[in-house]
Amino acid sequence: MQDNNINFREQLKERGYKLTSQRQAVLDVLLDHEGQHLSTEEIYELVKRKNPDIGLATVYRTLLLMDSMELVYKLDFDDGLSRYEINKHTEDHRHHHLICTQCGCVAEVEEDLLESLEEQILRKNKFVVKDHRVKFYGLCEKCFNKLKQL
Amino acid sequence: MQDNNINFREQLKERGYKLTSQRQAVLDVLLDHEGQHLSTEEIYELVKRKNPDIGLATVYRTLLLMDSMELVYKLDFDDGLSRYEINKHTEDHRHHHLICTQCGCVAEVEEDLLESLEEQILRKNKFVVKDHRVKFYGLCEKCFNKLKQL
DNA sequence: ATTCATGCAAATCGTTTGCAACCCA
DNA sequence: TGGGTTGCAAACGATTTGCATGAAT
Repeated sequence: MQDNNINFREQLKERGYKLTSQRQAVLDVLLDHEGQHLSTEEIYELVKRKNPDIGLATVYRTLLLMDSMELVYKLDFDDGLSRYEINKHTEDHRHHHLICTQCGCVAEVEEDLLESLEEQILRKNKFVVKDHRVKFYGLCEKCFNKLKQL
Repeated sequence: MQDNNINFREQLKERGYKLTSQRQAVLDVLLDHEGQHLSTEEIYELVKRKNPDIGLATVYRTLLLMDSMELVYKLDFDDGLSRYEINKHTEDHRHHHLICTQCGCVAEVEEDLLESLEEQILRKNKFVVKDHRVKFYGLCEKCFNKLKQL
């Protein structure tokens, strides 16, 4: 976490940007809620607890900036909201999402068996894959059992 | 295509809906542009050529209806627009998209090697996968070559 | 001191909705 | 005939933007 802060300040400087208390506050919230998929509004509400005077626009701008710096991942679970999570770029370890079409809950899968697919794509399509996003739609255990009973 | 029309009428009837000239017109446009990823606005413009009096709201409503009937696939290429293509539900043959982060062009991959992954997910996560969406981000051949020269 | 960042409110833009007129079954 | 459907315009909601003020280097 300390690491992450130092990186943040340096990465900002590299691009000619400044480290403000607002940007720090947004980063802190994201770090404190790792593994969650917070919407912009939720992040805004959380930041306001310690930083009541922050504006929603600033949160939007900060998240946009962090996305361009690949410091966060922007997620889309088809509910009309943009969601974010910190990107601990461990390069070789992606996770994908299981979205229940019944209750809307979202779980994560840690597997990543797409490397071989990416090689195939390079060969056949001459397309260099840098990243991928996978969403699985289906039924979580609860909803599956509930539907079975009917 | 004739098949598709008949199906459309029947599927609508099953749900208590009517086949209107507007709905037919939207379907026609989608059939005439198979393989393309038309945005709602683009579909609207195309439909207007033969059906100048149609309203944008009707196109939105029709697309929403067709999506719920699984007659179309809703696509999202992160450009802020909803895009659609007809869903020829051949069940066992999905395609995924290659999105160039440089020029924004979109190509398709026909492979589908995710079946084994889905089985693993069922076992480990107790999540029944019904569908999945995969997006690959990277560089198309043109952009890759262009960047190499720099 | 300079330059970037902020907060606020207004503007944008894709999409949805209320409603009276309309048309398919 | 009657209930779904349409077109229009207004409403919406998430996100962006203009601008004067404020803060970081």
